Amino acid sequence: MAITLKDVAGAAGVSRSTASRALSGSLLISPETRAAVEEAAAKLGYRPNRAASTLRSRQSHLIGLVLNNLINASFHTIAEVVQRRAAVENYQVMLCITDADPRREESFLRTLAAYGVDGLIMIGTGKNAALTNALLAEGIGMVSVIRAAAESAAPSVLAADREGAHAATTHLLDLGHERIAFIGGELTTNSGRERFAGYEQALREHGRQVEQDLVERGPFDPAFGAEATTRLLRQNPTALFTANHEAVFGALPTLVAAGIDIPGRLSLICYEDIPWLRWWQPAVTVVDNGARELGELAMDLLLQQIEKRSPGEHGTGRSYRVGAKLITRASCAPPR
Amino acid sequence: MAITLKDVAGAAGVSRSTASRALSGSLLISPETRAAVEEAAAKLGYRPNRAASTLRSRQSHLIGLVLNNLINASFHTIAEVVQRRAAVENYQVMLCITDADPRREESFLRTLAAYGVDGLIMIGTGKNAALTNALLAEGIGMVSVIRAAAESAAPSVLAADREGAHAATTHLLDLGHERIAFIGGELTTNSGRERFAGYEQALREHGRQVEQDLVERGPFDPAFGAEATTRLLRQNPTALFTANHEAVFGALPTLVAAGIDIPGRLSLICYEDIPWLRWWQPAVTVVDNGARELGELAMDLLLQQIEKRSPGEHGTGRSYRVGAKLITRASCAPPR
DNA sequence: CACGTTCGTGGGATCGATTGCATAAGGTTG
DNA sequence: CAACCTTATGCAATCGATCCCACGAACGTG
Repeated sequence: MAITLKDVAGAAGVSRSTASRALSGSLLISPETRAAVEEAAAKLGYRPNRAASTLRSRQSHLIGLVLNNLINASFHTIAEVVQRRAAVENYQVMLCITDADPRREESFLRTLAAYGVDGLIMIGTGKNAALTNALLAEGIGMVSVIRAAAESAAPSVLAADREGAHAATTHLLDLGHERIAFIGGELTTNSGRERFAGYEQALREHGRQVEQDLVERGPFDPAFGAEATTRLLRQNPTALFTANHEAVFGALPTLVAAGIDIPGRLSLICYEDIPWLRWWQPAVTVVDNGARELGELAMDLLLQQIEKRSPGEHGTGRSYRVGAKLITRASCAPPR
Repeated sequence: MAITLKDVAGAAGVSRSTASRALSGSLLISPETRAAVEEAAAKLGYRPNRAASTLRSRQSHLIGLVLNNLINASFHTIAEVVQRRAAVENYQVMLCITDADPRREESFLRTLAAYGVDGLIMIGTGKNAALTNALLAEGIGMVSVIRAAAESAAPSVLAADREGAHAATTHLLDLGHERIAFIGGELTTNSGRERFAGYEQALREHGRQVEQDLVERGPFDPAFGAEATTRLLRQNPTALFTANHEAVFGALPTLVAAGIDIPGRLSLICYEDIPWLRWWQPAVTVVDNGARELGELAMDLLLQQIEKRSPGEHGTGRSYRVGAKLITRASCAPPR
């Protein structure tokens, strides 16, 4: 039915082997033969059959992308970056959405292996370390992003949550704030723990301690953000640092409804640089966790593994950090 | 290296053909043999080689998803829905981001065909109709979403932009508004044209006409939204309908900065139900373009094509509309 | 000029699962 | 019991690209 390499070879008057070599850019081909084959391929509209190529060469030029969802801004940003970079490097991306369910994740991992992916980028649950290590041993490249299981042998690219929270808190302290309220995630989550640690550390470095009345921790959920903000406002903070991304959706409207002047009465910093916060009135100072760079670096590491570009440079199991950046806008000022 | 069907067959004491049939659920297999093969496969940790299977059977169980980007809420919502549905049906999704560039789109289409995708879902540029029709003719399933080229033979699933804008405008008119400002996209875009048509039609049905001073059209971009809002406020509208999604990011902060009471002095409706608008203060009435349903319906149609579930029911080239829903919240009230 | 070397090409096996055809075993029926 | 059908299984070809091996030609070089 479709045009195969055999047809191209026939049209160019060469053997299949020669045609294959001509199209794959082998050096052992005379320029004239190559030109003839390329012309024939173009004229016939030849499209190589990836399944056949994968079967024989054991290279699929596919990479798997495993993540929780695409609604979260960090996740879809990473997905975009990964896909774009993959396309440039002539790889295709198989998208897998796990909802952070280890069983779904396991199923995807097996399927991806069945498709012969050359590598995979995982925002993983950390619950399938045995399987991921087995896949690594089979020669499948792998990079963990944002979350990394200690038992995993894959290199990881992590966000600098602690540093980001530290920078935000320090910024507020340097402005002279003493009562800095904090809304974060539960300590059972990685980011919840790390961001709180950064907050705490910054306070300690300024000779202060965490006041429990100024700290709210809860689910990643706007409703919690609204309640937490209401409670915190009673403690008369001069600054608020919302380190729980989803809670921001609840916190901001609550501040507006309460008629709080920002930054006059309250300075505000949020985590994650999403478009809304830039366009809010006043524009909100944020900590950018560097989703784009996380994606870029992950792809760099993966391509290095797959194509063995610089085998020794990045050891297996190494852990990289992408710096968080404080983006100062109009929502912070010295306390009155 | 890896475990192949041959190994499974050997372990179960049957031939490769039998093993294949047992695992693929053929009926011509005795229950005992099937059990033996399945046990052997499980014990050995057999993982079928999809490349080999695709090559021989011409079924890849892959579908391509071609879209502009993942930042836009409608797009990443559709991507999520499509992937989830695909996973349930045992298909994998290859993600392709085009930035609405026809050349990139063409390249992806060829690549997807090379991988032997069973079907594809396109939020397309409309500039590659010849190629997409050729792929359709080759037996690749296809559904256009949101945008459909007239020359394309693929069925399409479109958003009801006109109806959505009509519903929003009618809602404002029914509340008694007479000066309803409109911010939309350029008339060269499909959604820009359709939404304006809905606005115009609703006005006409209420015996009114479009007043050019109350209409702003421009790029999908927050900066434009801010300028447009500033200009429109000088016309003393009692309601504002922002039908240009990206412009909303600029329009809302401008309203806040101007100290406009919503809905006291100005009623507000925005297009697209993104989380922020639900949590804004006051919660914003929106038109939901039904991204989830667009994705669901597209997958239904695609799977029907691929698996010929009900061959005649959905004719090729047919066009479906997903209804837009007005979600009323707190941002609209009768004019003073 | 005989011999080694390099370069370009072709032949044919191969990757692993599927599938049309052949066949054997068991069951039914006139 | 012979003829026939059904059911379960095996054999071997096949999908299309890749790549090892071998071969011939061209080209020095001692």
